This record gives sequence, structure tokens and C-alpha cells, in this order.
Amino acid sequence: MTAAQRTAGLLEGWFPSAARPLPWRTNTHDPGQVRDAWGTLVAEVMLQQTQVSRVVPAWLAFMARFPTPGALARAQEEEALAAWSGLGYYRRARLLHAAALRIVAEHHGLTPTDPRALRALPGVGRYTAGAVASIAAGAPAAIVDGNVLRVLARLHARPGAAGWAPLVRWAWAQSERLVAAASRPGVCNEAIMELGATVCTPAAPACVRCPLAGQCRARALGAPERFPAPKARAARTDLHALALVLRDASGRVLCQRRAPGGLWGGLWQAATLESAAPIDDAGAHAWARMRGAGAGVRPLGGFVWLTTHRRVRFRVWGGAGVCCLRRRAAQSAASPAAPPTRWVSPAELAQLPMGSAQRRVFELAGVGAADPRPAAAQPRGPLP
DNA sequence: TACACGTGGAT
DNA sequence: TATCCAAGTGT
Repeated sequence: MTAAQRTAGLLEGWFPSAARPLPWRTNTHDPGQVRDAWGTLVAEVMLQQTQVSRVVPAWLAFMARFPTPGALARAQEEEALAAWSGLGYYRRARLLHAAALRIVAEHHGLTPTDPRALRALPGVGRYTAGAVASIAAGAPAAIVDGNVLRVLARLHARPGAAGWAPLVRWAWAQSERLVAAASRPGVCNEAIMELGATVCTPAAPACVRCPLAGQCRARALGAPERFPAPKARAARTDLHALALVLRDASGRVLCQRRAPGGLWGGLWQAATLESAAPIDDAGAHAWARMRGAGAGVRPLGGFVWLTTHRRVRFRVWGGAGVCCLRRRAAQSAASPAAPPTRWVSPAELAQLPMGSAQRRVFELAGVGAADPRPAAAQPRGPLP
């Protein structure tokens, strides 16, 4: 028996009793598949760089609304984005919508399970293609994600930082070998990820519960947590955002849509001015009046929002909008290329695709029903 | 290749 | 509190 066969066997034996009961693991109504391929694809895309606890409620809601590729393909992209609100990395929702269109057009509405066909779908890279092919159809397709890389690096005490290309290439080769040796590739793949997520964790791994402890070279060296070495991270750049929450007499609020692409691309927000430099009160007031605010517009508060690459210092101003005709004149005069704007009720606002920072803006301004999702909770930062 | 892309849990 | 980083992909 080869080392790979032994590892695969241990993983496959461990998984059934250790697997968390996640909703996408429970079913299948298609007896030809290990698991529903569409539900698996949706789960894998949501899980890209996103923790399981955040994905569970989102996956349940998304699958209730879009149970098949056809259901998503019939919807507008904006509905997919709205269903993604709060999950982050919104490009994933656009790409999944595009993938649904392709599945309908090129695969008769049936999610492919062949790795090559999967890989050709928008938003499906090498990892996701391998995961869906193996988990939904049992194909011997390799996968490497953060968990797999960590488990393999420790198992072989392989040096190198997490993002280092030679280490990643080595991990793919190891995964290929492992999955080729597995009797149930999908189970083996899910097991190694589950092991990384629940036992072989980045800090304080629970080696006493690990089925691979006996063959783990990093453990034998006495310091499994040193593998892989941490990867260097880019510094965050500061961004200043002035958000203006305007209400009309009937309680509707003014929203605008961000340009596609870039940060929060295509999502809705309060009228917002972004700047690399701080915006003083006089500048804020002048801009707010130009965007249609009445004379009573005033600062309501602020907060700091962190993303991977930015520290965004939000200041929120609010007040009443001026009357309709003057408002339109003011907008077009202010900026002929101004983004599309709409006045929406608080109920409509809740259905609009919007990032969590802008939900927070409306919440701070006292606009009810801004967040249809369970309470988001970046720490309540101090004023910028 | 290196970088941009969101959000929140874990420590 | 600050930092890490989580079932990656596209450009």
C-alpha cells in the first residue's frame, strides 16, 4: 500500500463520523449523483474566501429562491446581487449568474460535472471545478484550497509560505496523487478540507483528534503550526467617504448605483463622495447642497469600515431633499455623468443589492428596514 | 505575477 | 484592539 493510499483511506474512514451537518451535505434528489451539482456549485462559490458560518444562511436563502440554474438564469443579475448582500466579493454573484446562463444555453440547464466543462464556466477556477466534479460526481479531480495546502504542508513538513507559487504547485501535485489513490475521491477531498477547517487549524491544531497524526512529519518535528509560513500581506490604504442620506416628504430615500467593477461594483448606496483626502465640513456641506440637500443638512455620525485592502472612514450626513424639479436640475447641473439615482421606500431599500457598509450608513441615519439579513456586526468603530 | 476584491469569526 | 485569514478567481 502506498503512502497516498494509506492517507486517503484514513481520511475516508474519519470523515463520516466527523463531518459537520451542513445543509448542502444532506440531500440529493438526483440518484445519478453523489450530491446535487447545482447546490454544490452554489456552495463552493459562496465558500470562496468566506467562512462556513456565513455561508449557511445565505445558501439556504439562495437555493430556496434559485433552486436550479434555470431559475437563476431567468432572474436579473441585480436579483442575484441582492441575494448576495452581506456576503462580500460581489463579483461572485455576477459570475454565478453568468454561469447559470451558460449552463442553460450550453448544457440544457443541467450543471456539468466534468472538470473541463466546469472550469469553462465564469467564476469557476481550478479549485471549484475539482470540488464540484469530485463531490457531486465522484470524479478523481484534485483540489487545493487554504485547508488542503495547510494539511499537506504539515503532513510532509514542506517549507514555504502559504502563497508561494512553488509550494502551491507542489500541493496540486500532492492532491492529484492523493485523489488518484482514493477509493471515493469526493469523500477524500471533503475530508481533507474538513480536517483543515476543524482539526488541522492554522493556530493550535488539535493533533490528538487527527487521523493523520501518526504520519504527520510537522507534528514529529514538534511544531505543526509553523507550516505553512505566514504570507506577507499588502497594507491597507485610507479612503474617506461622505455619505448623504436624503429623505423626501413621503419617507423615501435617495439611492444611487455604483459603477460596475471595482469596490462594491454595481451595488446601490446613499449618494457618496469618495476621496483619498479628508473632506472638511464646509466641503461636505457644499457637496450635499449640490447633490440636492436642503439647508438643514447636517452630520449624523461616522464609522470606520475595513476591507482587505482599504480603511474607509465614513461620515454620514442627512436631511431633507429639495423638491423634485430643483433636485433634478441640481443633479444634472452638478454632474452630467452622475450615476443613476432612485428614490425608494425603506422596504424597497431592503431588497436592493447593497454592501454592508452602506446598510450601516442607512441604519446610522435611522432609515428602518435597511438590513433584511441577520445583524451584521463589524465592530462599532469610533468616529473617524 | 501580483494585485484587487468584502465581510466577519477567531484569537 | 489588531491581526490573521476563510472551501479563490479574474485580470
